[in-house]
Amino acid sequence: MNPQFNKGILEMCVLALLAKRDFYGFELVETISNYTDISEGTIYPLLRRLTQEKYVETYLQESTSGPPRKYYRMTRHGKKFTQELIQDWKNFSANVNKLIHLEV
Amino acid sequence: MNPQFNKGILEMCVLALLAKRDFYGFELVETISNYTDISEGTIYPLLRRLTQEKYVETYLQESTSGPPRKYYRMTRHGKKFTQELIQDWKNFSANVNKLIHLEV
DNA sequence: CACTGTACCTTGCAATGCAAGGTAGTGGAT
DNA sequence: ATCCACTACCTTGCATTGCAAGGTACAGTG
Repeated sequence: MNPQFNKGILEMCVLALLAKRDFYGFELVETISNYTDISEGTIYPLLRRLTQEKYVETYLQESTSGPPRKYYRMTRHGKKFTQELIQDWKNFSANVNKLIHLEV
Repeated sequence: MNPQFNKGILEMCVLALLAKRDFYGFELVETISNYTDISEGTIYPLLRRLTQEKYVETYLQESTSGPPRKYYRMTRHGKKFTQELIQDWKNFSANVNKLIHLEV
């Protein structure tokens, strides 16, 4: 897979999942990696940025299988942004597909 | 539109067009900009890279409406690469759409 | 002869992702 | 008891890509 495809789209993937329920960082990596490549070195800085931009907020929760998990919960602001981002993605990918199949 | 979406995908757009017929740089900008944002500052360095990687080769042609045009012609190597890239894009975008609509 | 449109190009910056590393907690195997 | 594997968090430095802003040059029009 072209690693450059991920650029900018991973943010949307993370937000799209967090719009459905709370996740902790490691869980996001595991879930997303079933669909596209992602590494921990990508997700943690991304989550920090999303927190700074107030799209999500965090809380800690104990775990029986390791250190405490940092969960991410989406804000109302984040939900709105996510919906716009997904709409942009749909438009974008539709346009790219048109361009690829263009008769020139 | 999220400008990050373009990352890596503009390369595929350029190659997909050049797989159909020869284009000159400025013409590529005009054509692609009907479907997604692109600037000249993006296309010329990209075309240089594609030339260095032997996906395309160039030839000059006089024009009656300005300076000579530099046309880009795809190599066999480039055609093969383009087909793979388009297949990768289809897989990638399908997976992203699955992820977005995932029930979690 | 200035102006507009065409067409080429470069430089410096910003954004994003990744590999490679590090830190800690839990529980099982030796 | 000690080591290992797994979970889970994190940071640093690098590479890639795109863009804005600028520059150069040719042709036709006023």
